[in-house]
Amino acid sequence: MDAPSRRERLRSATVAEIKDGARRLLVTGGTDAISLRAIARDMGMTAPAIYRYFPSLEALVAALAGDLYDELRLLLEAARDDAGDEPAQQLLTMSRAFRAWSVAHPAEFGLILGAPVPGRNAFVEGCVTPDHPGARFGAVFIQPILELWHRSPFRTPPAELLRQRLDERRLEPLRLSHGEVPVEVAYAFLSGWTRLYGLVAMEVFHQFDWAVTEAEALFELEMEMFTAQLLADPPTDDSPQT
Amino acid sequence: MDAPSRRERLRSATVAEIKDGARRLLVTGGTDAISLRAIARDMGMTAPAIYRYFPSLEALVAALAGDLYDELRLLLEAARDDAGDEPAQQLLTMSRAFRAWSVAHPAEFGLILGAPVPGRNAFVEGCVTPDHPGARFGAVFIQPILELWHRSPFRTPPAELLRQRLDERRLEPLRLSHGEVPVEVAYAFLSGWTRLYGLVAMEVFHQFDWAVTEAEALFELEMEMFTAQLLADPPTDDSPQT
DNA sequence: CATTTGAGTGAACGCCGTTAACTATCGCAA
DNA sequence: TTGCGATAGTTAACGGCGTTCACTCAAATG
Repeated sequence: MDAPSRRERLRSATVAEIKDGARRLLVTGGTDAISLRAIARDMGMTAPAIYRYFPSLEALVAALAGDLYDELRLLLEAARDDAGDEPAQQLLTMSRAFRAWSVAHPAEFGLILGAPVPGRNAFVEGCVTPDHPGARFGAVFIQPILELWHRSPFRTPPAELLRQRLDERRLEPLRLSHGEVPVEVAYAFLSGWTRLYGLVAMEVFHQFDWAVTEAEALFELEMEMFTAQLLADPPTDDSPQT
Repeated sequence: MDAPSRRERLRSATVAEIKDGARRLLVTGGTDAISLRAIARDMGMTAPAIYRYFPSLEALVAALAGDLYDELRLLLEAARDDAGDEPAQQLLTMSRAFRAWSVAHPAEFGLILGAPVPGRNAFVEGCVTPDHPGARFGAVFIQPILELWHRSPFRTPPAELLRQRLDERRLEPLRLSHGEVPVEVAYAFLSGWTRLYGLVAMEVFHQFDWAVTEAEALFELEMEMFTAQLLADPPTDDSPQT
């Protein structure tokens, strides 16, 4: 509403500086290298001053996590908007952008998409609302899948099986976030997002260094497979997958 | 060789007690609740005494991670041995056992299969040897896939594509651990393990609480899909997947 | 029995988050 | 313009942490 007063401008600049410092520490030393004293030291301040801006270290980390969620989401939206009108092409471009960001920012990935460290707990525990960061994030993927489904239904497990396994009650949170969505689209999202997450998380966490070099090759291969599946013939009554 | 002396018995008992305490703290308070002082307090000791058994907190956490890897691997091997002779049934049983353990032990899962916290770094950074814990772990899954492949080749992407994307150089670490393996088997393992990991990690890390309740239903559905794919008709020259 | 080894202690150093009491400055209203 | 309240910062302190060092004491060894 009102133009921000001088005080408010200074305040938000300080908040940004604190979060920048926190992120720098996150990147250089991992999640638990983030310390109020180190941030304050870098700013030429003392640690208790930060309590004027954040009620605790945990709250600061939660705010940082929220920013990172937004950063990643905006990046994916930009990738989608640059990818033309084909939903399948959009999904491919978004997936590549997701992997590229994650590989380039492993510490940030770990904070928002890894194990719930104390500090992301406060972030996750907020009750499941439509604007939960995870929901806003997922929406970026759901929309192109929905569009693709409307243009040309892709191959999925039989609808009866889906409706049995993913019944209304179990998909209620998703419905709360995104309204009614065909169960086939919900399944394609959950399955695809899980595969994408697994691929990227294993690479970022160095979880299959023992098996494969250049995880990007495996990533591209899996992308090809999943895209081919999405673009395959629409289902028929005797569709081959049980 | 020699029977363990009295000293050695006491020593290894103390080591075990320390690791037990560390695990208890891990379970109740997360990775960074593990503290030498708390462990020593629980044992009626003082913190510096632990340095007689571990050179640092990080080394203690690494040792604990190694134990957890073994525990999980032994669990999976037991599940496999209880699952009869059908490799596909073995894989299904092992996957369920993996999920069950992970859901029941989220903190342990996060330590060994999550983001490389300082303390798992020392664990991961050991050069990639055949007895790397991850390799020993992966082997448990590779063996049934290999057996299944020998009994009845399953459907995979065309071999030319696989050999192009997963060429010899890129699969060298896996070859070092497990000898020569058909590229189709390597792909099936990498793809399947990635999907399994993604499903379980997302559930354990509460990464899709916003979308779905009872993640087990989604897990079972995906297991059904993947198993169906493995048991589908063997590939033909005009196999439908690109 | 003497001695060496190993386990454990206590004090200390420098980190950390957090709280409390206090001070100085800035912006606004009388 | 003056005064006052809100705001941003300080210092000091508490308890907890990993780690090191000097030390003690019991146990195994010869």
